[in-house]
Amino acid sequence: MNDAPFLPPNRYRNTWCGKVLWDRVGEDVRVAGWVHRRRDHGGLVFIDLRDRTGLVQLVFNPDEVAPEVMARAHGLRSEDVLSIFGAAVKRDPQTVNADLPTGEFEVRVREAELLSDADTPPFEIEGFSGEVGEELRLKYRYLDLRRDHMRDGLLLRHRIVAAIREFLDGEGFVDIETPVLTRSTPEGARDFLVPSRLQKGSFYALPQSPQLFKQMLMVAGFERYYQVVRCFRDEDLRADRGFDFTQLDIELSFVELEDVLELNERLIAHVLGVAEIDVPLPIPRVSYDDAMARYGSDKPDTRFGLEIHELSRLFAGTEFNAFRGVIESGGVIRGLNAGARELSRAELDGLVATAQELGAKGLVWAFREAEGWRSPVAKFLSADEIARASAELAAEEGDLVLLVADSAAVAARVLGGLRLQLATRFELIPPGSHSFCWIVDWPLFEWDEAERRWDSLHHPFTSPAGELDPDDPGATRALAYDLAWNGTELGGGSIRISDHAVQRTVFGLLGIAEDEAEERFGFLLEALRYGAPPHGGIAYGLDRIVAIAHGADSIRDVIAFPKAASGSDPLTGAPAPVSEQQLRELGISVRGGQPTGA
RNA sequence: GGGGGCGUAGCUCAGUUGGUUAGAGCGCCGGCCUGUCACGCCGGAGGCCGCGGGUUCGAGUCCCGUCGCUCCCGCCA
Repeated sequence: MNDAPFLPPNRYRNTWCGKVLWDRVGEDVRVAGWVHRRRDHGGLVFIDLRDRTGLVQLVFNPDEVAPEVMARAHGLRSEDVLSIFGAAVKRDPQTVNADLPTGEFEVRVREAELLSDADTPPFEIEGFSGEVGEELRLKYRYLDLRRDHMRDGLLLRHRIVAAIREFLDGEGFVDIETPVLTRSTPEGARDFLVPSRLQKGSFYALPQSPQLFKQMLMVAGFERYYQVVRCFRDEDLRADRGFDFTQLDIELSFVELEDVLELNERLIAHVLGVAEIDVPLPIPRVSYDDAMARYGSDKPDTRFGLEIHELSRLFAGTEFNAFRGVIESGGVIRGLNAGARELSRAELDGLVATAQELGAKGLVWAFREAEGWRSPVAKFLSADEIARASAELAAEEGDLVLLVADSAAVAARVLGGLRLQLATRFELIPPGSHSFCWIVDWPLFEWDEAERRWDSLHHPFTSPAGELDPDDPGATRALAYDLAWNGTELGGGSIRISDHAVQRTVFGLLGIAEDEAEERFGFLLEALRYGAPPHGGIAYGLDRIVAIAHGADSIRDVIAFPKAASGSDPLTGAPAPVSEQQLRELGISVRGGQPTGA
């Protein structure tokens, strides 16, 4: 984890703490670092000295060092910074510490220099009594980052980025930077805005992604572009989402969908190799419709079964009013087999509550018995319906089956959510297992009921697969793809529209008026007229890749200085008020102490 | 915007039906200790129980409000 390069010797040190191994035995060494732990025996003093590479034990022995050095040793405290000179030796066999990589060795100190006298840290760097509160960790992030898990996460991140660059460089990709101060792009999220001082009342937007720039780089003829790039979205934060996040952005020219997927499979396998995660190729593909039907999610976690089954046809003529009403109004009956489970009534009620929180009107549960089902609704169902549903769900005696009757979208969301909850509850996910899948054949548009219009599922530059049918936009498929890893969306992309006429048609279907399209991204439409090669690409959430590879619960654990979930930064105090003079210079007027519009 | 959880010592937490002086582990300070490695032993300091109000003879505990943190839904292709 801590591969370290050669360290040029200097006044402070000539080797790393974690590298005091066989090749140093018998030599005099100089090491420097932080006091990780001290064990002061009154006579002998042991210090575990820590640097980026690990720990090494120092021994201060009054028989071997001057009294003033011993006095200094007794005064050492946690996190003091030291440089010491001494002999690297092999420990006596009975004093070896098998838990430490350098545990067969130690440094017998002869000279010690205290480089920095540290205050007592507000929390223990290596605690044993539970996780420290995240706000405190963020406020003292430079101390938090001294902890193994945090340090190793950032070191892994570095090696993952290095592997990305190594791979893409070898494939002929060019790293090109795009602007951070730009204009609002149509990515759908809320923009972060930066007021313009020179043009008062106008604003730059921070990029939600370099989407338009990378397409123009294809028009420019760079053919293969990538960038590890910061992007910004002003939406509520989550464990896997921050205001600013890092994207691996890739775009290629003269490619079809297969070319993009093939390259990306090799990329992911290469990159995750540094985390010793095996990615069997080719990565399986599932269509969007299948993913929604079988897993109730567009980023299915395929590490376990519990697949969802379609039961609508089977209940087509049912006498059960709740089911019949849903079917008659165009809804579906779907279910899953949770297997043989012992569940209390309270736990069953909990599942029903979960289903309702996810939007279901109700949840039917049933235990398969030798004869029929034990279920609150069993008396409304015919023996034939129960038998056929049991067969479809492969329910054996004792199995718990869960049924939802609702619109297709709600049924998918509810059963998809229950599926994940059951997997956690019954520990169905093998520890250390990984699953990858591409989600393909996405709809190009989805109907936005609130806005009463069609909306892009990805973004408006995604190429349709084949001809666009203006009379039935919902039926059109997109040349788009997402990569899911253990139920998390790692990244997504598409083949882009490289024909400006098609692009105008799509804008039309989206209800974006011609003049509005011209105003917002006329520059892209114009670029497409000057010789745009067929092109496509992908963007990955780098923070997510590193977080999952590192086994971290949150992307914040693999970002050096993240915002808290509240959007603030306890370390710097951002966001913070600014002076009235700053606001005046930006043309933002201040009334009642609150900035108002220009 | 909505829902759940949390807020007690520097840190992580306990605190019973409301009842004397609010506890533990770790850390910190002092003393002892020459092979420990989460060293050990002895002693000690350290509290606006998030904040404000209310109920009560009495509130860490009950009620109302408020602030902060966190997880989820909405939102984020």
